[in-house]
Amino acid sequence: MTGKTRTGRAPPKLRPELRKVQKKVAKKAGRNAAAPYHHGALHDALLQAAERVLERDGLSGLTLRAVAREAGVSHAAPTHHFGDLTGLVSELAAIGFREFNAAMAAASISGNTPDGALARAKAYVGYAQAHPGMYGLMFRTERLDMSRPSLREAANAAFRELAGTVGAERHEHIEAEALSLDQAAAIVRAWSLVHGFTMLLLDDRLSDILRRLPAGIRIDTLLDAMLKATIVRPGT
Amino acid sequence: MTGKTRTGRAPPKLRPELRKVQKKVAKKAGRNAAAPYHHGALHDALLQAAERVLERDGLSGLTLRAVAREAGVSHAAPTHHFGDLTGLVSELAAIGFREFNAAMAAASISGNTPDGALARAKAYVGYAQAHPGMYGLMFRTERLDMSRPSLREAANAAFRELAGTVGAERHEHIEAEALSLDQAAAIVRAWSLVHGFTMLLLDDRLSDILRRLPAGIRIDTLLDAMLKATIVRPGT
DNA sequence: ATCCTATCTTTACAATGTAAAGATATTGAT
DNA sequence: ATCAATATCTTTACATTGTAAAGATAGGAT
Repeated sequence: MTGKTRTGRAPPKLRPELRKVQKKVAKKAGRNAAAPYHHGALHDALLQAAERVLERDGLSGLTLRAVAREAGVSHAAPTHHFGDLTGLVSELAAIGFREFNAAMAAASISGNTPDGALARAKAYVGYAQAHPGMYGLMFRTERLDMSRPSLREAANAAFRELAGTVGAERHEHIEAEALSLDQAAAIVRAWSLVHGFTMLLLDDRLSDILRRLPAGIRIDTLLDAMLKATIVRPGT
Repeated sequence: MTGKTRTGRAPPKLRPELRKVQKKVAKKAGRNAAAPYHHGALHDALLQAAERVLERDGLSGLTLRAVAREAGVSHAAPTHHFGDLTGLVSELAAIGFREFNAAMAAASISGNTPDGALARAKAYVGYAQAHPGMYGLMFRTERLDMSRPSLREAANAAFRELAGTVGAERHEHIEAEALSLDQAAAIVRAWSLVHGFTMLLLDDRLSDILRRLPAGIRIDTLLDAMLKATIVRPGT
């Protein structure tokens, strides 16, 4: 048994009359200019702290209390800003989708050349490799509330970008509101391919395959080979 | 501080002399023929209970204590058989892979006809649709210990089946130990496609697309369209 | 100035994973 | 057959988490 010490965190309880005083003193002594009672911009600070915790300790380490600790506030502070853990996680996922959208937009500067789709697919996987915790979060529905406007909008924007890329590939404008079966199949095919590869990669399901390949072949080469055998060049 | 009552769960401690008696009485009264002290086949019973809990309450409901409750034993009983939650979850995932392998084998009776790959792809997604909790578990690495022999072997068998299917498609025998880049790309392409579709489906990322399709089109039709546009018929 | 509201902290507690110790059945050696 | 060793299961204990509720503090609006 761990025995006597229940904590180490919480000092033994004081008699009530003393507690008030003790607290006042603790306030004056412990809370300096560095930590005012009102943080001022805690909402954003918590989200930044959450992202750090997520990429450092993984999804299982992303707890309300860990985020509060990282931000240097009391463990219940996040509740006020996000309601519950789902709220915090959903807002963080929305940020992830926005970062992701920005990365995809940056990869689209090459225009709609034949290699444009290839470059975007690589950028897709590249974002997930650079932010594995974030990407996992964005697609782990059980912890998300997709009805949150910020998350829904950011995720929809990502989908529109994807649909647009596939549409350009097919030389047609894709009306996001009404899809033909052909269009939907093309979109889902592209999405499944890159998302599936990404998930297998993040869940460490590809390392066995890599080990069986000739030495020196990296994951990027494998992705490239997979994509080049997949993307159908129009015309020619 | 947690203050006086840390629990409400554990009744106030009795004086040691009384505890023994109290317990004996509880034993005689509470434990009938229905629940002998030694269960006898608890290992398997726990795994079956775990599968029920998983498919009923989802991954977040799959806790050691919930499984113990479902099996009608004390909350610490699973620890003896599986070490910790990761152990239980990993053994359950191994069962999932075996079920999955059996389903894939059943779908392979049609042989290596041109439609064989199509049928197997549908069986792949079909298993995940029928056992969404299980499929999620099998690919959620954070909760698994892939070094467990039972899990590793069951997962490897699934991979061999996949590699064999892709090899047959390419009219070549795939030596699982050494892969060419071309072979690996083909395998990863097929896997990414079906796994990606499955994950998007289970994470409810496809319902928006379905809603934008002409009325009456179901997910199976979309999958079929995606696969038919993907699988390259050899020869002809 | 005074109330009001938003922000943050403290306190409280049920649930979980897990460790350790106790209780009971099974097995194996003699 | 007995009995000690072992395996199986239960009880007890506790740190950690999410969350609710109440208290403390700050900033505005009137």
